[in-house]
Amino acid sequence: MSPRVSKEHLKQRRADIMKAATQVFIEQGYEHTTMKHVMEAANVSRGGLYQYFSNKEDLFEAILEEGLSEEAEDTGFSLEEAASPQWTLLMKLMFGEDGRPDTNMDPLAPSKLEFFITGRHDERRRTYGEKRYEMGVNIYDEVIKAGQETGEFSDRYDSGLLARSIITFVDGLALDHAIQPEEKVRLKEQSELFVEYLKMALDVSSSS
Amino acid sequence: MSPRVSKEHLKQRRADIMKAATQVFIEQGYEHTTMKHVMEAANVSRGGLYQYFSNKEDLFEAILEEGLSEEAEDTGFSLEEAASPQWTLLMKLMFGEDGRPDTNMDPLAPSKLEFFITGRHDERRRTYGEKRYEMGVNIYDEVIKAGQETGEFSDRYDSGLLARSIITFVDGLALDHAIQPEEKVRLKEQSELFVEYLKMALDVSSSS
DNA sequence: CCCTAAAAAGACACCAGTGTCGTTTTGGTA
DNA sequence: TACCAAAACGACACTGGTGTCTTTTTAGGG
Repeated sequence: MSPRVSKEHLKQRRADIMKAATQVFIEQGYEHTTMKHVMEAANVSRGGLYQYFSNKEDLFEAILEEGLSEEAEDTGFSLEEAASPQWTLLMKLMFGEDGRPDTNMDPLAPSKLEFFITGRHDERRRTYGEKRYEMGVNIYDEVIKAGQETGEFSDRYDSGLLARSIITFVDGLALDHAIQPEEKVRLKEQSELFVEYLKMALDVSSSS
Repeated sequence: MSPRVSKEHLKQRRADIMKAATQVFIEQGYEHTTMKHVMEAANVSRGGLYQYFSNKEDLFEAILEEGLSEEAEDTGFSLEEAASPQWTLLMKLMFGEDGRPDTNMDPLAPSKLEFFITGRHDERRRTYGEKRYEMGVNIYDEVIKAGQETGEFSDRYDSGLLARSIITFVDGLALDHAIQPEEKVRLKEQSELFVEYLKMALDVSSSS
């Protein structure tokens, strides 16, 4: 009736496994990592690992969810700065806290792409992917819509369409960067150009 | 010393297998198709199949190469119409013969993405992917450069960077479309918007 | 019409990865 | 200190896919 170890300990172990697994996924990609790889990286036995995650998909989804909630925290934080212009918010959403293009990309991004592309024929995975896509669109959509309502942005273009364009661009960049070395893709320059584009589409004259 | 069947027959058989395989790859994706699937679709035995292709990777690359040379033919054809403005050429390159956005995508595109993403840690595959990326960049680069030289396009932006942006956009669209249903991605509208973007970047006032 | 070399067939051995299950260890509790 | 439920372990059986190898078939040349 009494648990043999504390809830804390379980949480911790689970977190440790996920951390180790994340590293493996980053290094090997989703398809090529095996539970054995994870076992070794996390210093846990087969049985031990399966106690926490029933398979690779389950494990990866846990990592995805974790990333999502972390992101949500950051975003929530950003959104509270209602004082700042929507443009600043938009830039922070796209490029992180410093709000301008750089060459950093989510190291797990390639594996995420793998996960959703190779799983596109699986009902569960597909639905999940669509849900995430929609969430992404919504976040950008809301910021753009807000800007358009205050008159900070032009409403010449549909906010949903612009939101989708941002996602497309980000996905395309992640994809190319997953395969090509950075200097061939020119991440930063491309991002800057895309920002130019957004400025045009939203009629933002903006400084810097 | 004399071959048992004609060269033609061999070519034909090989072509048949590739055609059947293409269909399987479209339906199942790269990672999930097995040689067995192909055997069944092509009505050929295990031994027979391996006579023509030494493994799945070999088979898929053959299909890729074939697609590339077909494309090259089309492109070559387009480029000969030197009379037409570079803008028209650019649109044809992006959207095919009719030169304007539609909802058609290469049905093999998702498998191609899979192939290169999951193979990104394999030396051979990576190199091959880079080569193809470069070819893609070059095609667009040349058209844009030509247009800039004749003064048809503004040379405000680097042609290589614009070429890369086009690839990024196309890749992003292919990726999203591989995972999302068409109506969520809004392929056509996004493409039209992107064309606006290009017009801005190249200073093309153009009719349509 | 037979002969033969190449093409097609499919049985086979092998491997890598999976998830389960019986056993052992562990640490809080009484 | 002894107990015991849960946690951790790792051997195991199973599966699905691969590439090879031997055998059978086939079609063109003599």
